[in-house]
Amino acid sequence: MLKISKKADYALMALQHIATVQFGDVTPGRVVNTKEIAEEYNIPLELLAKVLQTLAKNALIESHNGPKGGYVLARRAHQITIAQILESIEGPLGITDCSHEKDGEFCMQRENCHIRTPLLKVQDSIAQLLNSMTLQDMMGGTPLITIQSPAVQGVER
Amino acid sequence: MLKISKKADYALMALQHIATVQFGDVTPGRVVNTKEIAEEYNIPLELLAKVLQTLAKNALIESHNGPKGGYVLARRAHQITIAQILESIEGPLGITDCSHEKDGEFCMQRENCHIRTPLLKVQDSIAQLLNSMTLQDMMGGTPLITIQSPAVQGVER
DNA sequence: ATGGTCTCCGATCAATAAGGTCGTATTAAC
DNA sequence: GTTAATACGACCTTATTGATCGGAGACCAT
Repeated sequence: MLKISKKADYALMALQHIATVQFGDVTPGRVVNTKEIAEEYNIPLELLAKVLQTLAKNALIESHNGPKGGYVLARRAHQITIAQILESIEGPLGITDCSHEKDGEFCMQRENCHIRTPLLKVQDSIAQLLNSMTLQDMMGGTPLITIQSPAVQGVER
Repeated sequence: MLKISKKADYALMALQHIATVQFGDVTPGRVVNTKEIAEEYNIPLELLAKVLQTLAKNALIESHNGPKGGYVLARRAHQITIAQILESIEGPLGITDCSHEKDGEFCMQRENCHIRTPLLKVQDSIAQLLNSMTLQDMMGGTPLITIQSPAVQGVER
Protein backbone atom coordinates (compact mmCIF):
# COMPACT_ATOMS: atom_id res chain seq x y z
CA MET A 1 0.00 0.00 0.00
CA LEU A 2 0.90 3.64 -0.42
CA LYS A 3 3.10 2.63 -3.30
CA ILE A 4 4.48 5.32 -5.57
CA SER A 5 4.20 4.72 -9.30
CA LYS A 6 7.02 3.41 -11.42
CA LYS A 7 7.13 6.65 -13.33
CA ALA A 8 7.89 8.46 -10.10
CA ASP A 9 10.48 5.82 -9.32
CA TYR A 10 12.12 6.40 -12.68
CA ALA A 11 12.05 10.14 -12.11
CA LEU A 12 13.94 9.76 -8.85
CA MET A 13 16.55 7.51 -10.41
CA ALA A 14 17.02 9.81 -13.37
CA LEU A 15 17.35 12.94 -11.28
CA GLN A 16 19.73 11.25 -8.91
CA HIS A 17 21.85 10.25 -11.89
CA ILE A 18 21.78 13.68 -13.47
CA ALA A 19 22.66 15.28 -10.16
CA THR A 20 25.64 13.06 -9.47
CA VAL A 21 26.95 13.48 -13.00
CA GLN A 22 26.48 17.22 -13.00
CA PHE A 23 27.79 18.03 -9.55
CA GLY A 24 29.98 15.00 -8.97
CA ASP A 25 33.75 14.83 -9.16
CA VAL A 26 34.04 12.90 -12.41
CA THR A 27 32.66 15.02 -15.22
CA PRO A 28 31.03 18.06 -13.68
CA GLY A 29 28.66 20.08 -15.84
CA ARG A 30 28.10 17.32 -18.36
CA VAL A 31 24.80 17.08 -20.18
CA VAL A 32 23.17 13.66 -19.90
CA ASN A 33 20.66 12.29 -22.37
CA THR A 34 17.74 9.93 -22.03
CA LYS A 35 19.42 6.93 -23.62
CA GLU A 36 22.27 6.96 -21.14
CA ILE A 37 19.94 6.82 -18.17
CA ALA A 38 17.68 4.21 -19.72
CA GLU A 39 20.56 1.86 -20.36
CA GLU A 40 22.15 2.43 -16.99
CA TYR A 41 19.05 1.46 -15.06
CA ASN A 42 17.22 -0.77 -17.55
CA ILE A 43 14.31 1.61 -17.94
CA PRO A 44 12.13 1.54 -21.09
CA LEU A 45 13.50 4.39 -23.20
CA GLU A 46 10.27 5.96 -24.41
CA LEU A 47 8.66 5.84 -21.02
CA LEU A 48 11.64 7.49 -19.40
CA ALA A 49 11.52 10.13 -22.13
CA LYS A 50 7.97 10.96 -21.18
CA VAL A 51 8.92 11.22 -17.55
CA LEU A 52 11.80 13.56 -18.30
CA GLN A 53 9.57 15.71 -20.49
CA THR A 54 7.18 16.08 -17.60
CA LEU A 55 10.01 17.03 -15.26
CA ALA A 56 11.21 19.61 -17.77
CA LYS A 57 7.72 21.03 -18.11
CA ASN A 58 7.64 21.46 -14.36
CA ALA A 59 10.95 23.31 -14.43
CA LEU A 60 12.90 20.77 -12.43
CA ILE A 61 15.30 20.13 -15.30
CA GLU A 62 16.21 21.97 -18.49
CA SER A 63 16.18 20.27 -21.87
CA HIS A 64 18.78 20.95 -24.52
CA ASN A 65 17.71 19.91 -27.97
CA GLY A 66 19.70 18.56 -30.89
CA PRO A 67 22.92 16.54 -31.02
CA LYS A 68 24.94 16.55 -27.83
CA GLY A 69 21.72 17.58 -26.16
CA GLY A 70 20.16 16.20 -23.04
CA TYR A 71 19.04 17.31 -19.63
CA VAL A 72 20.53 19.46 -16.91
CA LEU A 73 19.22 20.27 -13.45
CA ALA A 74 17.37 23.55 -13.33
CA ARG A 75 18.44 24.23 -9.76
CA ARG A 76 21.03 23.00 -7.32
CA ALA A 77 20.44 19.54 -5.93
CA HIS A 78 19.70 20.76 -2.43
CA GLN A 79 16.96 23.02 -3.77
CA ILE A 80 14.97 20.18 -5.32
CA THR A 81 12.84 18.33 -2.80
CA ILE A 82 11.53 14.80 -3.09
CA ALA A 83 8.02 16.18 -2.75
CA GLN A 84 8.50 18.38 -5.79
CA ILE A 85 9.71 15.47 -7.86
CA LEU A 86 6.89 13.15 -6.88
CA GLU A 87 4.24 15.81 -7.30
CA SER A 88 5.53 16.64 -10.74
CA ILE A 89 4.83 13.12 -11.86
CA GLU A 90 1.89 11.98 -9.79
CA GLY A 91 0.12 15.21 -9.04
CA PRO A 92 -0.46 16.82 -5.65
CA LEU A 93 -0.08 14.77 -2.50
CA GLY A 94 -3.39 13.47 -1.22
CA ILE A 95 -4.03 10.58 1.14
CA THR A 96 -7.77 10.61 0.58
CA ASP A 97 -10.08 11.69 -2.22
CA CYS A 98 -11.40 14.57 -0.17
CA SER A 99 -7.97 16.08 0.33
CA HIS A 100 -8.20 18.68 -2.40
CA GLU A 101 -11.89 19.03 -2.97
CA LYS A 102 -13.04 22.47 -3.89
CA ASP A 103 -15.69 23.97 -1.67
CA GLY A 104 -19.15 22.75 -2.47
CA GLU A 105 -18.29 19.14 -3.19
CA PHE A 106 -18.06 16.68 -0.31
CA CYS A 107 -16.76 13.15 -0.33
CA MET A 108 -19.71 11.08 0.88
CA GLN A 109 -22.78 13.29 0.70
CA ARG A 110 -22.90 15.24 3.93
CA GLU A 111 -20.11 15.54 6.43
CA ASN A 112 -20.68 12.44 8.51
CA CYS A 113 -17.03 11.63 8.02
CA HIS A 114 -15.10 11.56 11.28
CA ILE A 115 -11.82 10.41 9.86
CA ARG A 116 -11.06 13.35 7.63
CA THR A 117 -9.30 15.51 10.20
CA PRO A 118 -6.92 12.89 11.57
CA LEU A 119 -6.11 11.70 8.06
CA LEU A 120 -5.22 15.20 7.01
CA LYS A 121 -2.79 15.31 9.93
CA VAL A 122 -1.15 12.18 8.65
CA GLN A 123 -0.98 13.70 5.22
CA ASP A 124 0.66 16.85 6.51
CA SER A 125 3.21 14.81 8.34
CA ILE A 126 4.15 12.89 5.22
CA ALA A 127 4.27 16.13 3.25
CA GLN A 128 6.69 17.63 5.75
CA LEU A 129 8.88 14.58 5.50
CA LEU A 130 9.02 14.61 1.72
CA ASN A 131 9.62 18.34 1.65
CA SER A 132 12.50 18.06 4.06
CA MET A 133 14.41 15.64 1.85
CA THR A 134 16.19 16.92 -1.23
CA LEU A 135 17.96 15.43 -4.18
CA GLN A 136 21.25 16.11 -2.49
CA ASP A 137 20.34 13.61 0.20
CA MET A 138 20.34 10.96 -2.50
CA MET A 139 23.64 11.87 -4.10
CA GLY A 140 26.71 9.75 -3.86
CA GLY A 141 28.96 12.43 -2.44
CA THR A 142 26.83 12.91 0.62
CA PRO A 143 27.52 10.09 3.05
CA LEU A 144 25.49 10.99 6.09
CA ILE A 145 23.02 13.72 6.83
CA THR A 146 20.32 14.29 9.37
CA ILE A 147 16.80 15.10 8.37
CA GLN A 148 14.44 17.02 10.56
CA SER A 149 11.64 14.69 11.51
CA PRO A 150 8.06 15.72 10.95
CA ALA A 151 5.78 16.24 13.90
CA VAL A 152 2.16 15.30 14.33
CA GLN A 153 0.76 16.93 17.36
CA GLY A 154 -2.75 17.59 18.44
CA VAL A 155 -4.82 15.16 16.47
CA GLU A 156 -8.36 15.95 17.46
CA ARG A 157 -11.84 14.50 17.07
CA MET B 1 -0.25 10.67 -5.17
CA LEU B 2 0.19 8.23 -2.30
CA LYS B 3 -3.57 7.92 -2.14
CA ILE B 4 -5.09 5.13 -0.11
CA SER B 5 -7.87 3.10 -1.74
CA LYS B 6 -11.54 3.66 -1.11
CA LYS B 7 -11.79 0.27 0.52
CA ALA B 8 -9.24 1.36 3.10
CA ASP B 9 -11.17 4.57 3.51
CA TYR B 10 -14.35 2.61 4.14
CA ALA B 11 -12.53 0.39 6.60
CA LEU B 12 -11.43 3.38 8.64
CA MET B 13 -14.91 4.86 8.69
CA ALA B 14 -16.50 1.56 9.64
CA LEU B 15 -14.05 0.84 12.43
CA GLN B 16 -14.36 4.35 13.75
CA HIS B 17 -18.11 3.89 13.82
CA ILE B 18 -17.99 0.51 15.50
CA ALA B 19 -15.53 1.80 18.06
CA THR B 20 -17.62 4.83 19.02
CA VAL B 21 -20.79 2.75 19.22
CA GLN B 22 -19.15 0.02 21.25
CA PHE B 23 -17.14 2.12 23.65
CA GLY B 24 -19.11 5.34 23.49
CA ASP B 25 -21.53 6.68 26.07
CA VAL B 26 -24.73 6.09 24.16
CA THR B 27 -25.19 2.34 23.69
CA PRO B 28 -22.03 0.62 24.88
CA GLY B 29 -21.49 -2.96 23.85
CA ARG B 30 -23.95 -2.84 20.99
CA VAL B 31 -23.39 -5.01 17.94
CA VAL B 32 -23.44 -3.08 14.67
CA ASN B 33 -24.24 -4.59 11.30
CA THR B 34 -23.12 -3.77 7.80
CA LYS B 35 -26.34 -2.13 6.69
CA GLU B 36 -26.24 0.44 9.46
CA ILE B 37 -22.77 1.60 8.52
CA ALA B 38 -23.49 1.61 4.80
CA GLU B 39 -26.52 3.85 5.23
CA GLU B 40 -24.84 6.15 7.69
CA TYR B 41 -21.95 6.96 5.38
CA ASN B 42 -23.46 6.27 1.96
CA ILE B 43 -21.16 3.36 1.23
CA PRO B 44 -22.18 0.63 -1.26
CA LEU B 45 -23.47 -2.16 0.93
CA GLU B 46 -21.88 -5.16 -0.72
CA LEU B 47 -18.51 -3.47 -1.05
CA LEU B 48 -18.49 -2.53 2.59
CA ALA B 49 -19.46 -6.11 3.43
CA LYS B 50 -16.35 -7.34 1.69
CA VAL B 51 -14.20 -4.87 3.53
CA LEU B 52 -15.61 -5.96 6.88
CA GLN B 53 -15.09 -9.59 5.96
CA THR B 54 -11.47 -8.89 5.28
CA LEU B 55 -11.10 -7.08 8.57
CA ALA B 56 -12.70 -10.03 10.35
CA LYS B 57 -10.36 -12.43 8.60
CA ASN B 58 -7.43 -10.39 9.87
CA ALA B 59 -8.79 -10.57 13.41
CA LEU B 60 -9.43 -6.87 13.80
CA ILE B 61 -13.14 -7.40 14.34
CA GLU B 62 -15.32 -10.37 15.24
CA SER B 63 -18.34 -11.36 13.19
CA HIS B 64 -21.59 -12.57 14.74
CA ASN B 65 -23.91 -14.33 12.38
CA GLY B 66 -27.68 -14.55 12.25
CA PRO B 67 -30.39 -12.05 13.18
CA LYS B 68 -29.21 -9.30 15.52
CA GLY B 69 -25.74 -10.20 14.32
CA GLY B 70 -23.01 -7.91 13.14
CA TYR B 71 -19.50 -6.89 14.04
CA VAL B 72 -17.65 -6.11 17.24
CA LEU B 73 -14.10 -4.91 17.78
CA ALA B 74 -11.74 -7.76 18.55
CA ARG B 75 -9.52 -5.58 20.73
CA ARG B 76 -9.73 -2.27 22.52
CA ALA B 77 -9.63 0.77 20.31
CA HIS B 78 -6.23 1.89 21.50
CA GLN B 79 -4.77 -1.49 20.59
CA ILE B 80 -5.72 -1.22 16.92
CA THR B 81 -3.31 0.90 14.92
CA ILE B 82 -4.03 2.68 11.67
CA ALA B 83 -1.21 0.72 10.09
CA GLN B 84 -2.89 -2.57 10.99
CA ILE B 85 -6.14 -1.44 9.43
CA LEU B 86 -4.61 -0.21 6.21
CA GLU B 87 -2.40 -3.24 5.84
CA SER B 88 -5.35 -5.55 6.34
CA ILE B 89 -7.03 -4.05 3.31
CA GLU B 90 -4.19 -3.01 1.02
CA GLY B 91 -1.44 -5.39 1.98
CA PRO B 92 1.91 -4.59 3.54
CA LEU B 93 3.25 -1.07 3.42
CA GLY B 94 5.69 -0.51 0.58
CA ILE B 95 6.71 2.72 -1.06
CA THR B 96 8.53 0.99 -3.89
CA ASP B 97 8.24 -2.34 -5.63
CA CYS B 98 11.55 -3.49 -4.22
CA SER B 99 10.41 -3.00 -0.64
CA HIS B 100 9.51 -6.60 0.04
CA GLU B 101 11.38 -8.50 -2.59
CA LYS B 102 12.58 -11.91 -1.55
CA ASP B 103 16.24 -12.54 -1.90
CA GLY B 104 17.23 -13.42 -5.42
CA GLU B 105 14.95 -11.03 -7.27
CA PHE B 106 16.06 -7.45 -7.82
CA CYS B 107 14.03 -4.55 -9.07
CA MET B 108 15.92 -3.49 -12.17
CA GLN B 109 18.39 -6.23 -12.99
CA ARG B 110 21.51 -5.50 -11.01
CA GLU B 111 21.77 -3.16 -8.09
CA ASN B 112 22.53 0.11 -9.83
CA CYS B 113 19.74 1.67 -7.84
CA HIS B 114 20.95 4.47 -5.61
CA ILE B 115 17.59 5.54 -4.34
CA ARG B 116 16.58 2.38 -2.55
CA THR B 117 18.15 3.13 0.79
CA PRO B 118 16.80 6.66 1.21
CA LEU B 119 13.35 5.55 0.08
CA LEU B 120 13.33 2.81 2.65
CA LYS B 121 14.05 5.42 5.28
CA VAL B 122 11.04 7.38 4.14
CA GLN B 123 9.00 4.21 4.27
CA ASP B 124 10.10 3.45 7.79
CA SER B 125 9.19 6.92 8.86
CA ILE B 126 5.69 6.60 7.45
CA ALA B 127 5.33 3.17 9.03
CA GLN B 128 6.25 4.57 12.42
CA LEU B 129 3.70 7.30 12.01
CA LEU B 130 0.89 4.94 11.06
CA ASN B 131 1.82 2.54 13.83
CA SER B 132 1.76 5.29 16.42
CA MET B 133 -1.83 6.24 15.66
CA THR B 134 -4.65 4.04 16.90
CA LEU B 135 -8.38 3.83 16.42
CA GLN B 136 -8.82 5.61 19.70
CA ASP B 137 -7.26 8.71 18.22
CA MET B 138 -10.17 8.82 15.80
CA MET B 139 -12.94 8.37 18.31
CA GLY B 140 -15.28 11.13 19.28
CA GLY B 141 -14.56 11.02 22.97
CA THR B 142 -10.92 11.80 22.56
CA PRO B 143 -10.48 15.48 21.83
CA LEU B 144 -6.75 16.00 21.85
CA ILE B 145 -3.80 13.66 21.99
CA THR B 146 -0.15 13.92 21.13
CA ILE B 147 1.50 11.53 18.77
CA GLN B 148 5.16 10.71 18.90
CA SER B 149 6.69 11.96 15.69
CA PRO B 150 8.73 9.59 13.54
CA ALA B 151 12.41 10.22 13.04
CA VAL B 152 14.53 9.85 9.95
CA GLN B 153 18.17 10.11 10.82
CA GLY B 154 21.24 9.12 8.97
CA VAL B 155 20.12 8.84 5.36
CA GLU B 156 23.18 7.67 3.55
CA ARG B 157 24.38 7.21 0.00
C1' DA C 1 -37.63 -28.81 14.98
C1' DT C 2 -38.50 -26.14 11.23
C1' DG C 3 -39.49 -22.36 8.61
C1' DG C 4 -38.15 -17.72 7.71
C1' DT C 5 -35.24 -14.08 8.00
C1' DC C 6 -30.96 -12.01 8.50
C1' DT C 7 -26.31 -12.17 8.18
C1' DC C 8 -21.76 -13.46 6.30
C1' DC C 9 -19.28 -15.25 2.36
C1' DG C 10 -17.32 -16.40 -2.33
C1' DA C 11 -17.16 -15.71 -7.26
C1' DT C 12 -17.86 -12.55 -11.00
C1' DC C 13 -18.11 -8.26 -13.86
C1' DA C 14 -17.18 -3.43 -15.41
C1' DA C 15 -14.54 0.89 -15.22
C1' DT C 16 -10.49 3.14 -14.59
C1' DA C 17 -5.72 3.97 -14.30
C1' DA C 18 -0.99 2.47 -14.92
C1' DG C 19 2.68 0.84 -17.72
C1' DG C 20 4.53 0.55 -21.94
C1' DT C 21 4.89 1.25 -27.26
C1' DC C 22 5.02 3.51 -31.76
C1' DG C 23 5.42 7.11 -35.20
C1' DT C 24 6.23 11.82 -36.40
C1' DA C 25 7.64 16.58 -35.77
C1' DT C 26 11.05 19.90 -34.19
C1' DT C 27 15.43 21.55 -32.94
C1' DA C 28 20.43 22.23 -32.89
C1' DA C 29 25.27 20.87 -33.86
C1' DC C 30 28.55 19.71 -37.49
C1' DG D 1 21.90 19.45 -45.59
C1' DT D 2 22.57 15.66 -42.73
C1' DT D 3 22.60 13.70 -38.37
C1' DA D 4 21.34 13.05 -33.70
C1' DA D 5 18.97 14.40 -30.06
C1' DT D 6 14.46 15.90 -27.62
C1' DA D 7 9.25 17.00 -28.03
C1' DC D 8 4.74 15.57 -28.74
C1' DG D 9 0.77 12.96 -29.41
C1' DA D 10 -1.92 8.72 -30.26
C1' DC D 11 -2.48 4.07 -29.10
C1' DC D 12 -2.51 -0.52 -26.83
C1' DT D 13 -2.16 -3.77 -23.28
C1' DT D 14 -2.58 -5.24 -18.65
C1' DA D 15 -3.49 -4.79 -13.66
C1' DT D 16 -6.02 -2.85 -10.11
C1' DT D 17 -9.88 -0.85 -8.21
C1' DG D 18 -14.69 -0.30 -7.60
C1' DA D 19 -18.90 -2.41 -7.63
C1' DT D 20 -22.46 -6.33 -8.20
C1' DC D 21 -24.75 -10.67 -7.94
C1' DG D 22 -26.30 -15.06 -6.07
C1' DG D 23 -25.86 -18.45 -2.62
C1' DA D 24 -24.49 -20.68 2.01
C1' DG D 25 -24.87 -20.71 6.77
C1' DA D 26 -26.57 -19.21 11.35
C1' DC D 27 -29.89 -17.55 14.55
C1' DC D 28 -34.60 -16.72 16.46
C1' DA D 29 -39.61 -17.37 16.82
C1' DT D 30 -43.16 -20.10 16.60
